Amino acid sequence: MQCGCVTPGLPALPGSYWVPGLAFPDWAYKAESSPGSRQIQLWHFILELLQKEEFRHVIAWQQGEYGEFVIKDPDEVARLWGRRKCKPQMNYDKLSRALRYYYNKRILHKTKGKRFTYKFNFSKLIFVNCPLWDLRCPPLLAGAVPPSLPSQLLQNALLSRRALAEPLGWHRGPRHPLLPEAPEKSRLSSVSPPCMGGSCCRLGGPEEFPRLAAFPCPLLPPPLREWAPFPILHPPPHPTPLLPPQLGAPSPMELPKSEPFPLGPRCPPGLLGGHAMAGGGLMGEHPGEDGEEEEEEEADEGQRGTAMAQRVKLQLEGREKGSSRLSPTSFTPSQRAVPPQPPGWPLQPP
DNA sequence: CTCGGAAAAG
DNA sequence: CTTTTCCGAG
Repeated sequence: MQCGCVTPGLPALPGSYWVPGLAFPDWAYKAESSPGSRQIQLWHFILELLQKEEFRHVIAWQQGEYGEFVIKDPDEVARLWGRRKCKPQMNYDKLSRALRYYYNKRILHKTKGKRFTYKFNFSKLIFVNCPLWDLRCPPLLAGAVPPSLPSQLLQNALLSRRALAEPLGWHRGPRHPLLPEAPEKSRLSSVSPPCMGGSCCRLGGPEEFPRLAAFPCPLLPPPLREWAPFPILHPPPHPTPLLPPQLGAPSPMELPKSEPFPLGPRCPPGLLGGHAMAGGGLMGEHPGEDGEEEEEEEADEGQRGTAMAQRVKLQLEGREKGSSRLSPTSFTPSQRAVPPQPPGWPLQPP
């Protein structure tokens, strides 16, 4: 809007929330602490691109790894980004620098050995975007989710959200518990208050869900056993539109230090993929323009998760700096089944 | 290519 | 604060 640099075919946000073809709710774009409306962030943009089929030749999810994507055409991605930000001089060198800044923030990390390949740390993103302190997010939609977003994540998300929902009121102060601490160099971006006017928060009425949804707001906590088997989502009629469901990918995880996916239950094959939507909708059919598609979904959930909730709470309160290193929000790609008894939380007790 | 430091911009 | 820009180093 301001600079007119946007061009058709480019994912640009129309205003405030919903993006054509995009499955992220507005809160996803509002991201972290943004008092006002902030400019789109690079990782959001990347996500947008990943979401659209039109850009598949430029950037796409890498199969086999959760959240891993490959920039097939660096120059093009840079061009698109430059366009979005009105920075004609943008190039991959610069864009990649920006991407590198995400390493410390733990939003992204590099897949070593693979060129132009990076991996999202969804757990982090989710937190960043969807402060679940009190909201309920709709289930996700396919497409926006990487090939195999752990379904468990979703489930967790659903529950956890609830579970965590009552904690203290976040104050305007940013940063909440649950986030691991980043290196001192750069702290995380902090969580912001729940989406206050967001579309995702609040669930109540039927017409609550505006449109959206793609990103779950998971929090992936502890392993849950009860619903381990994910009953919640039902398999959709078709596989995900953009991303093939695939799971089971072995993951080497090369995380040196504290990496994002420490542990977590995984979900069995079968459901996953992250599709939960019902509309069967596929998006991505447009030639390069926008259109308006909407997806709906309904999420349900929430019923169990009591004990857990407490735990979560505790965790919330208890975690702080002393504790540590692990982020409660991580999940491991490797496990696919949930153990009967969950190991403890990733956090350590005081 | 990839990694970060540094400085600067908005 | 995040990103842009520039840049030396591996």
